[in-house]
Amino acid sequence: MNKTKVVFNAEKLETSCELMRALAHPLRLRILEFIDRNGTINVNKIYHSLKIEQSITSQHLKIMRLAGVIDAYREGKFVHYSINYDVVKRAEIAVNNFLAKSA
Amino acid sequence: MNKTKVVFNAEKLETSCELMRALAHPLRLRILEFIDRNGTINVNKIYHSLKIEQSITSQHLKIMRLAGVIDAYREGKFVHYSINYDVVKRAEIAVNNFLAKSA
DNA sequence: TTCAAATATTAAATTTTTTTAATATTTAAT
DNA sequence: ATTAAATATTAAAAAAATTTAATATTTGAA
Repeated sequence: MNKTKVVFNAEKLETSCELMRALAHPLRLRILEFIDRNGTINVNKIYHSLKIEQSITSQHLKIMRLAGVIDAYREGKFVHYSINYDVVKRAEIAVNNFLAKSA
Repeated sequence: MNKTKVVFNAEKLETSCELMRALAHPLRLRILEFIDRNGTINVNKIYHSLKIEQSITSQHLKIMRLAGVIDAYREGKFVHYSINYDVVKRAEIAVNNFLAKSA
């Protein structure tokens, strides 16, 4: 019931959209939550714990990595993933841009 | 670099996901922004201003209405849409749940 | 070096989402 | 009553996302 008068240029909109899309999938949210819970964790632990296919896990991790939502680094045979909270923060801000001071 | 220890149950995750999906589309974001800008507006104005098909507009409006992101009321031949900021707020909180105090 | 474990990539199959295009509904005016 | 404007619904077509299943890459260990 309260106007926002958001200034939301095309670029920002694109970025917001891409970020949200990278998050808006049930499996990805589960993976993300799991990583969040564990701080830093490797792919094996992720897909064993969540009981999802290795390949699927890898593919979803890639989508989120490309969106910048998670970071990865290799240590020997293992690749460790962690959340890039700065970028998740940006997703939040994107949504926030639609918000009134109300509610 | 900062753990969150979010408590994020399955239900919340489902809800968050659905909300984000309802937002994560370029056209829907454009429509949403336009409604936000105008406070309350009818379908005609939306699709004429944004130069999108009437049918497409209607369908995207429906998706957002079902997700609760926007509200509608009819006044004669016109249907007026407005943003449900409370629900958008919930989308923001959903994303926020992944956030550390960092950043 | 060969082998196996961990992860990534790929292509095809499947599923879901989106668009197109046509038709239906609702309401106000004639 | 008919008609026209505003919006919604629907079904089929098209496009995009996801899964499956197989293969490739990387690395450490035997």
